[in-house]
Amino acid sequence: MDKQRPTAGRPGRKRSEESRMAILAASFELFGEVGYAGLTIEGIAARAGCGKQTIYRWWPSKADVLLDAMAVKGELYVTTADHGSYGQDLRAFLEDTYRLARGRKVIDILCTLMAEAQIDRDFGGRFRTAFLHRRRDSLQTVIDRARRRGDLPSHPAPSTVLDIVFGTLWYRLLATRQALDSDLVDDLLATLVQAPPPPTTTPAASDPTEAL
Amino acid sequence: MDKQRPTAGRPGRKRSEESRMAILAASFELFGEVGYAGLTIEGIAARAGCGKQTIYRWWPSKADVLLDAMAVKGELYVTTADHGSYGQDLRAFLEDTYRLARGRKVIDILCTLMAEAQIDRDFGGRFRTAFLHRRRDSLQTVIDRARRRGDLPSHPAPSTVLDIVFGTLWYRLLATRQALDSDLVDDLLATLVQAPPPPTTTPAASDPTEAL
Amino acid sequence: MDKQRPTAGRPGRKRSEESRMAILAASFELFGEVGYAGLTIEGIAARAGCGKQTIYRWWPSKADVLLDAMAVKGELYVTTADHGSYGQDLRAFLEDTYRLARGRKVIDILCTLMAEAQIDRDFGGRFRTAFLHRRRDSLQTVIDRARRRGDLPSHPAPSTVLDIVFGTLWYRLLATRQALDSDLVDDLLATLVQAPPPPTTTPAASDPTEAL
Amino acid sequence: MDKQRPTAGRPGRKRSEESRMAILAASFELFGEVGYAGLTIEGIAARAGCGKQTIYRWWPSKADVLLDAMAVKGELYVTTADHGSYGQDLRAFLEDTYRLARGRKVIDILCTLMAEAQIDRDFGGRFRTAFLHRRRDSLQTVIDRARRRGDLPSHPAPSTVLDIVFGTLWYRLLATRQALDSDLVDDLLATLVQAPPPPTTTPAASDPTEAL
DNA sequence: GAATAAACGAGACGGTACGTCGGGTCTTCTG
DNA sequence: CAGAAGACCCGACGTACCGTCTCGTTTATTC
Repeated sequence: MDKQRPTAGRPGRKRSEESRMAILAASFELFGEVGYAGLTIEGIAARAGCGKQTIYRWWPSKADVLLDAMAVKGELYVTTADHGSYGQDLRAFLEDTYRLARGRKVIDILCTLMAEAQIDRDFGGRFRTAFLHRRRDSLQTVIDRARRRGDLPSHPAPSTVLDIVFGTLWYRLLATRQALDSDLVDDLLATLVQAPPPPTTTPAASDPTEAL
Repeated sequence: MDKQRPTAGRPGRKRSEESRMAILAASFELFGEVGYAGLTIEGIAARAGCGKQTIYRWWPSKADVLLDAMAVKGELYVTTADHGSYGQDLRAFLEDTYRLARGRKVIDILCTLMAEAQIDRDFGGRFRTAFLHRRRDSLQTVIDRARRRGDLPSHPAPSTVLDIVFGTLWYRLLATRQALDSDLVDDLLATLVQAPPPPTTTPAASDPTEAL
Repeated sequence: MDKQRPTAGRPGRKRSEESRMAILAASFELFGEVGYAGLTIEGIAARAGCGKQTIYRWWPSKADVLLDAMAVKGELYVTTADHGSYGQDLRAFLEDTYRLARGRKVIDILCTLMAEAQIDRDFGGRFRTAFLHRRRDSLQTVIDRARRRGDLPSHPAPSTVLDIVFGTLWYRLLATRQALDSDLVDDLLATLVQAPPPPTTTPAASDPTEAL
Repeated sequence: MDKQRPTAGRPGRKRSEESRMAILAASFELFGEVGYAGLTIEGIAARAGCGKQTIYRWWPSKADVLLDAMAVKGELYVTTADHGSYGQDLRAFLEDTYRLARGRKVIDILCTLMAEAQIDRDFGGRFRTAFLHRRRDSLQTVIDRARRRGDLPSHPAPSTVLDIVFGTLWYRLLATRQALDSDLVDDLLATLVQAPPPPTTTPAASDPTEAL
């Protein structure tokens, strides 16, 4: 995310929204063309037609530019509208997430950002705040509503639900590089909503040659 | 892993095993001192007292050096001796794995390599072949023996066992950065061996601020 | 010589005159300390306290840096004032040249640049334009004035005069490494102007161990 | 020149004349293809199909290899037969020299070796001994014969004759890169012999418009 | 004829410098 | 006065050769 510094009533030229969008678009395009390792601040500035300083002024690293680009693409957010029951809310959440990650490039960027979060601890913190926690909060909203409604299963525990859902998703993305498909959605729903859980609803891998 | 090029009966000086070990040791030490981002080929060469070319000759990237260093440290391999029953074999496997990853530095390197595998696709392939598949094959050996013995539970399916075991481990390492402890071993055993599984044995996350 | 690219009304930071002088001074000093073969761009940059790129940006080779350093030292130019007669003009020119080359380091650099001009053809062109032609034109000015005055001997031909004067100088510098002394000036004047013949010439005995 | 170490009655394998010739030929060819700056010991070894050590064993530098290659080409030597008079001896010497330097590649190598002699003092010594002194001694032989004969002009002094002859030749080769032509031979003879004029040419009434 | 000795092609070694790339900072000019 | 242009210092990159040091092999000489 960019720095969003307050601009109210300050003297001087306003931040150029045009430059900002050009930078985010350039970083998104360049990622697809040269990959994350080949992505450079210099390259983004050249493609965006701006000076390097304009990037350094607003973002701390190329990973943050990319994270911001994802947000602007409107690809990161999932609705949490009320669909009447826990099961349907959860299905809607999973399908939204599945839709989010259906694009190859978006998946690649997500994996890359998660990877960069391992390597750059400072970015890791910003990534968790700006993305991971938001996603987790969305699911928490669904669970809270279910609890108020009274249709939340007694187990697994809420925190375990969070771990299962996101753990399975990330494992597929990072280690097996399998797509998130509707079979997975069904399996997860069967495990998390029904009681007793069906025996086959554990996080499933179909390609053993790709897994850890 | 390094290139292991065939050396049978060729003319010319032999590869120096001394240099190889110095390089692996240097990369391991330096990782601890300056982190992965601060790790450079130049730095490794300087610490190892060798020329840069000697590294470039045998390893394609600093990540491969680190991967090789892990292997040489003897930290990567887990025994699959027969302990009499599926339950005991599985417990031994999990405890070996837990012991493998008990060191902060080893965990950091594993996370880093998994991260680098996302960013550098070529290294990703080598990482899967040289590490992930090997680990998976070890657990598959345990499962196969159980099937021959006749004490393999009818479910979850073998491939699902693999996903649960390694998925949970990696999720803890990458996302929550929790240590692998004996509670986790117990929970996994309860889920995978006993029937019916206790309701709380799903991959658990305790710190929501660290999870996905 | 450096690139002297036009800087009129462009945006961006100006070339740092401070860096330029530091680089020229460093190359001059280092030449004296480690010789031309030991002179490196890295060494110059380190001594000058600048980045290598700043050198590569403005000079194509270490020889060009050295050539520029000589020019800045103000060591390269010889006056061609009118002394009344061809003989006296020529004597003045030769004595100025002799004075130019009285310093050990300046001689060494000149020999080195002439040598490098043989080896690097592109530099050779620049060396001729920036130095040799300038010197040759100076002598041509003296000859032209003599012709207008009418006291130019009928032979040797003017072009041969140029060859003999500079040929002898360079031959001494390059091949015999003899200093340019007043005996040589006298002998050349006697040969080229003819009357009056040289006063008492005990001709300079060459050192046979050093000669061609 | 190569090291020519004594091989009399020693045990062990003899020096391979085949390798020696392959190395000299390779260095001569490569000089023409990539120039002196691009010439490397590794390149010569590869082209000659030999190991680098075989070159280092016998020659101290690439310049020495090239010098040896010239010698083997038989291009370096000039006869000093008696032609009856100083003028005719001198003309023969100059024309032989002119013939020596008629090949573009031979000239280039001579210039290069003279250049390298400036830069590498050790090679400079070997170059003087193996080439320059030999040439100078040849001309000295002519002068000594003239003195015995009594037809040596009173001036210029013998050492100045040497300086002028070789100086002019080298200056043309190194600085102006002009070919050595018969006009130069005539002009030098006229200047150095004076009276009587050379038998086969009328003394050059210089045409001042004749461009150098 | 075995042992010794030297030179051979091959190729890895520890190094040094190359010329380039990019990071992040610091002017200078333009809109 | 923000922003583009671009020079600055810095450091690592991956490469090219340097000159040296094994290797295993091929001659020659000596014992």
